[in-house]
Amino acid sequence: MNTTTDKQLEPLASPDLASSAYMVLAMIRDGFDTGYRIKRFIDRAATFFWSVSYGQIYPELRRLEGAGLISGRDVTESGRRRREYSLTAAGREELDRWLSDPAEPAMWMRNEGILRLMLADWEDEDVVRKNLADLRRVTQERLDAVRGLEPPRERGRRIQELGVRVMEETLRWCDETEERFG
Amino acid sequence: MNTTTDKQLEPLASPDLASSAYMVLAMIRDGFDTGYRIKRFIDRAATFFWSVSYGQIYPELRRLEGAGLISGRDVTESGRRRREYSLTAAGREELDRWLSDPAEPAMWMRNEGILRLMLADWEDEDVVRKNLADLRRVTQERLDAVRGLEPPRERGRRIQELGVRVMEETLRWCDETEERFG
DNA sequence: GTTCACATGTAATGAGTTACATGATTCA
DNA sequence: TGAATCATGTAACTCATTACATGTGAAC
Repeated sequence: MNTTTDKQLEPLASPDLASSAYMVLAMIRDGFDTGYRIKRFIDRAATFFWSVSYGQIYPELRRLEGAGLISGRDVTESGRRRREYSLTAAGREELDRWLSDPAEPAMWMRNEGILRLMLADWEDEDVVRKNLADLRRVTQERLDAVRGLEPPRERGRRIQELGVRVMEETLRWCDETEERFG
Repeated sequence: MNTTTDKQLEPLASPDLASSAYMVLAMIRDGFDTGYRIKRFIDRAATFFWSVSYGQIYPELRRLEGAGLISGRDVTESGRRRREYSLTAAGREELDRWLSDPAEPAMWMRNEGILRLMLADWEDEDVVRKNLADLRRVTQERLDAVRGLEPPRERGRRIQELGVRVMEETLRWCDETEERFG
């Protein structure tokens, strides 16, 4: 988004798939091979910049399979069924292409906690304090989730580090801001 | 979002209006009285945690007017027409109610820049460097936009401070991460 | 025996974007 | 005279959520 004019962004070089589809592709590449496992990983590791729901992920897996980018097979192990996917050559290619294409990265953030704080009447200390506490709590929960991971690769550790720092900074800000109401 | 179980969130205490509607209400309360002015302000001040498009804002203004929460009048000044809104008593009440209600603040972030970095193959230095540069650039642009503001109220300054710190932290992370590829 | 973790899926709905269309004024 | 700013608006679309539905196995 351009913040000073109405000029529109360049169109994406490849609007074929949504970015969530590429996320799924990469997760499968990395060994998170069922919908359940992908969601669990994203919820833990990417919670501060990405999210996904089952209502999105299962249809997406079927679509990607239909497009020949992944292939799935049903596995039944001790009574439990799951559908395991693996990346096809075409899927690998499409993922690599997207990762190196020149699209402007979309940053689409909605932090209702911060919004509420911005909209609140700061004369009303109770309201500010309450919303500050809510923002703090949710941020702390996510920080704990991210900290609880032990990412195997350098890549994962760097991303984890970014999340930890950003969320720690947010918590510090919450504490400082609350002190001013002391 | 609960990150370790599938437990669903508590339902919102008041699902009547979307949070963007409350944003609009508060902007009008604060004197940003046309769709254009609201968007411009949000693009500048809230860019790191909120965004809005005209396709959303103009229908929303009409809806809120229809619901009696704001009232609008056409103003023509030196040939240019605009529609100025003001908050009604009912609108003020609804806004205050929302700000003090006990809803879990939704944090719905999609930072495609970070996602790309997480998904990239870090053996491929060119791809990582390119995505790092993109993330850096977009973050820097937003930081500049936020820094360029001179918010009149303590409230605005605090929110600005949060944005500056979070984005500065992100930039530092980008630089450090890039250095490792030196 | 009940809760938690594992596991997959659909239908209805909604929020928000993108693309398009229009037009005046101001400033270089 | 052309670009930027001010200004409003709609239609088509897409992405993603929420709520619902179902079932197994393991642990307490």
